[in-house]
Amino acid sequence: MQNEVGGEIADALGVLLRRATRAQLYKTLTAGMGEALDELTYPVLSAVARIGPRSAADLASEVGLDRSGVTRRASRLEQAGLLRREPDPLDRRATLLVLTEHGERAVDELRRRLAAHITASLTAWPPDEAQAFARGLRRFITEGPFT
Amino acid sequence: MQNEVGGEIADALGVLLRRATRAQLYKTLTAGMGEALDELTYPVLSAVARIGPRSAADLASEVGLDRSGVTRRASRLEQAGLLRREPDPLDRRATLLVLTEHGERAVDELRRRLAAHITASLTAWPPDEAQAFARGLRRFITEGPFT
DNA sequence: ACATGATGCGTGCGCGGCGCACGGTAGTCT
DNA sequence: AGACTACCGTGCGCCGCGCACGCATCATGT
Repeated sequence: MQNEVGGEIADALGVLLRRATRAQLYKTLTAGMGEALDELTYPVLSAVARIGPRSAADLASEVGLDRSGVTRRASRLEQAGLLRREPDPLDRRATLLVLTEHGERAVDELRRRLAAHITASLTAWPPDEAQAFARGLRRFITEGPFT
Repeated sequence: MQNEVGGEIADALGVLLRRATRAQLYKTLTAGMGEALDELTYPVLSAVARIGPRSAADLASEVGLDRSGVTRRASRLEQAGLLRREPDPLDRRATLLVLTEHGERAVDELRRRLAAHITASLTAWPPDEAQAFARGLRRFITEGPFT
């Protein structure tokens, strides 16, 4: 029955969501990268790196948060020199959040560490199966239940 | 390069984790199932349903939380009649968290709704691809980076 | 038997992040 | 020009979390 696939995904996602929010992993992975970069601020930084400079309001929907939350997280990143606020040339009310040079290096480095950490646990997987999983995951993001 | 697979998974997981924590979905899915069952308490209930009666301490590692957090969430579920505390016959210090009849029905119903919601967004997927994704996800849980 | 340390639970406390609402500023439209 | 809308940042109250404490129970050694 096709519906049971949805049930399996629901169960697995439930476990995954809970386990992945344990802050310990970020604690170790961000060693020596400054205090501002943690499991709360990284999604903001990563989103800017992924979709480019945006306003806090636009990022809010992206990271599933209120505008105020994005603003505060961005302020911490700004104070650490990873992010800078830049007035939108098209709309002087808006302020765009832009990665600094330092921020780009930081997000690259942390992404590399995350990738290495994930890859290390996938050594037993056949490469084509791992790629199929990654492809399925990406598709699940774009056209799955969380759009 | 194999490492890029890890990077893709890292990115997709980052997005997924952020989007899935939006409480709106649970708000709609738990309609008419009582106030106690929400995105905070369901992981506890689901874990008990999955691995059977356990102490709060054991569940803590399962849901990635402190023992006190599990205790509080369990108290809400207990007050709603979905869960009951039962003295461990082997160790009278410990109290096991056990699903009530009502709790079993609730977790079944919510799981069914979640599965239906996920399945509905997978209609465009070829069935074998969806099954492969579910299988990969389960494997990713058991032997992935979050063990 | 009994004292002692270890382990279990539940709870009070302080911290911190979140959403909401407000004021201030800048666009927009008539 | 003036009214109306849209956007940002911030103060406020709420709530969940982890930590640490007290109490109860088990395990162990004398």
